[in-house]
Amino acid sequence: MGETKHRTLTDALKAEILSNKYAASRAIPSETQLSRKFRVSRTTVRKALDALHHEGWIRSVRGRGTFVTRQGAARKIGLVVPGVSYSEFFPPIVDEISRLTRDSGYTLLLGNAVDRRPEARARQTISFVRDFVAEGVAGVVYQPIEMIADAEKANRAALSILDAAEIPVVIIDSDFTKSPRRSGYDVVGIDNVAAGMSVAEHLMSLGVTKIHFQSRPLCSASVSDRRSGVIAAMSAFGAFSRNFRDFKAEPDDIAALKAHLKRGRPEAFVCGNDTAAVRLKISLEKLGFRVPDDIRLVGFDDVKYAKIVTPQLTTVHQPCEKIAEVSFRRLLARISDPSLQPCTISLPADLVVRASSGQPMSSAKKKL
Amino acid sequence: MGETKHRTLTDALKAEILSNKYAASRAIPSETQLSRKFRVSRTTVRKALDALHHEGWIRSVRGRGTFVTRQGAARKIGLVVPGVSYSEFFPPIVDEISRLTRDSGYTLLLGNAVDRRPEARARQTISFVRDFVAEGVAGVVYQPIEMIADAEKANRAALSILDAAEIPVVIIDSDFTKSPRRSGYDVVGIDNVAAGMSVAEHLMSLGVTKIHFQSRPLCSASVSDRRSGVIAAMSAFGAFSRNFRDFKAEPDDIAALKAHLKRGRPEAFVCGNDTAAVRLKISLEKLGFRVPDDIRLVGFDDVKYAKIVTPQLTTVHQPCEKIAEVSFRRLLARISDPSLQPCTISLPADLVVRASSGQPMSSAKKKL
DNA sequence: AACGAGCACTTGTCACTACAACTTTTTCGT
DNA sequence: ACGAAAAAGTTGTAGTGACAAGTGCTCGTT
Repeated sequence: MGETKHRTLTDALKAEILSNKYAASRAIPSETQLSRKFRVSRTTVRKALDALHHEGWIRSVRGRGTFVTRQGAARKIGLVVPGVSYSEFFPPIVDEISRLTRDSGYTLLLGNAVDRRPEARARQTISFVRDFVAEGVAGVVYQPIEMIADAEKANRAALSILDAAEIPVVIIDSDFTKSPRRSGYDVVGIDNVAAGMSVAEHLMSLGVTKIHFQSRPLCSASVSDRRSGVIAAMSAFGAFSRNFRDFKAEPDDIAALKAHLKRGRPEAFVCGNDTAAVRLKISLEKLGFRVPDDIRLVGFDDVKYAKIVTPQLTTVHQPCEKIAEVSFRRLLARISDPSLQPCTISLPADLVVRASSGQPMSSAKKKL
Repeated sequence: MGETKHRTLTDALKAEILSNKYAASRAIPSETQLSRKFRVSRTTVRKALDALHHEGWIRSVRGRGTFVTRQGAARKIGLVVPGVSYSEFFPPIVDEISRLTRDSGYTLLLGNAVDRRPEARARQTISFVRDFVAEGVAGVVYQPIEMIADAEKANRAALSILDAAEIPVVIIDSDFTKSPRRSGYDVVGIDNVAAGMSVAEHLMSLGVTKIHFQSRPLCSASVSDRRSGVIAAMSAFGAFSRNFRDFKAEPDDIAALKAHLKRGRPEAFVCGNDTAAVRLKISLEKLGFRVPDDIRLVGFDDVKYAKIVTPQLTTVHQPCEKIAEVSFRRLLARISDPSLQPCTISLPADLVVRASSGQPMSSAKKKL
């Protein structure tokens, strides 16, 4: 089997195309020229070109020649993330997208906005996107900017640059518009409303009724969806009105937490994500509350230290690798057919029950 | 261009494969046999077979022969719907799926459960699914059974038959498990939670605060999601506690409606779907209430008569053709790669504002 | 200067040949 | 009767040759 002549020729041509040897407007060497250059028959050249054609690298016009297609010319993919180290959500995504791009013969351009100040990250993102357009990427995987005042406007600004260049985009994690509005791009992530519902249903199944939701002042659309899910589930149980309350503050803000608890103590805190949950746990302990004995705690994302902290954190697993894989496949599909209907693709997110959500109420009451 | 020899040969072979002339276990005639039979050179035969190979109809083994693949052998798609005439949602779906299957060289087997009694439709569905397995379909588009007591169990029973035969399934409209649970199959539809939120936000933007949600006693998962969306949006406005109420009854049940209204009149009714909304309108008028002057009304689905009735019905558009198209594409993708990650694909559903949701409150109050 | 015929070049189709690599069946020696 | 070798089948690779069909340029005629 091994290396056949047409196989080596296909690979050689792919490599030449990848190295930008051929402009998209000019034809590549003709079949007879190739057959002379590589010392093979025209039959073999045609077989190699057929393979490239089927894989979408080239297209031929009788009488004129063979040309490199847009996909063939621009086998680069851009990935925009607001700081890889900023959340445990990103590293596995970057890894997986890197692997997939290489496997598909693409080159990955990473636009990693690293700056402590969110506003600076927004500016960086814009400049990354401009670079991507200049580099002629075939498509972009985009993680929206969050945690700034006018996040939607900033995201629109970045994405409109890609739109103008007719570059396909797939958004990962969560749309940058608050539900029920949509941005009009493909979005790949988990169903955050459903995730919120599972958490609330789990707590209520333990007999918990007083549930407070912690979120930071400028929270992302995904956190806001999780909150909606908690509310929807509590309402379905008729347990909403007096039992739900928002704690909208930084989880480290002990003064705010003290003030919040003075107005009524919840049986459980649901936090916008695991990072916040762990920080809130520390704040609670500083105020003398134990988790889960005094107050139960649940987060989202299932980051690594969720099962390292004591008590281990009940959370909702975020399938990062799957999100990366599905979003990349979707981007390839959209590159080859830009007329695809924009849609939201949500993957299963399983509830992971650990110690921080505590035991059923009856036994908990015995302890008191 | 017209008909070339290798083209006509590919088409002839496709037709022969479709007519089940070749068993999957036996090889099709060898290249030399085909070249004699069709009086063309082996080169031409190979070109035709190459095309069929690229389209996934056949696979060849050196020394043994060329075989029809599973996809090639079973180019049939099954479609299960619980009564085409039962909702305006189904006819465009059936039309679109028919068109797409034919365009892709598939034959459509329609499993249309028609019976007044929902339990009978469940039994019919099971028998359709058995037929599909016997016919060896390559995949099934499945609209879940609704409106019966143990709908989930019935759907599981039908789908487990397909699972046992390893036949890919795509569910359309909405999953048969109540959120946040998932069935584990691909689901293509709209985001019903978001749809509910848009409706509630629209009403609240008109100044409406008292919103009641009508749903039938055995409602589908989609209706229950829409309800969750309404609740979530109202809660976000802090307008939930005393202003939301469920009206869980048949929209024709005038006695129940009278009793419901006695306990407090809403400013607007949101109904589980348009059919229910139109029926509720008639009931309201029988009790002397005008729509939208006395009580506003909103539905879901944007069925044809939503803009024929007086007043025209405010609703959320259900993109049936798109749902059909996306689900069919997804099914094809899953047939060629069964290891794909199951996911929920939701399409944009736009709010269609018409007369039944009325004018902003200020002007409405002047009328009173 | 404008036009058209012809030419050189491109890809597309088709035929025939030869051999390699592999599998199944047959044959032949033991 | 059995087993190994040979034969006859299959697909895969590679080459040669010829012509058809389409494009673009040149050159000669008007």
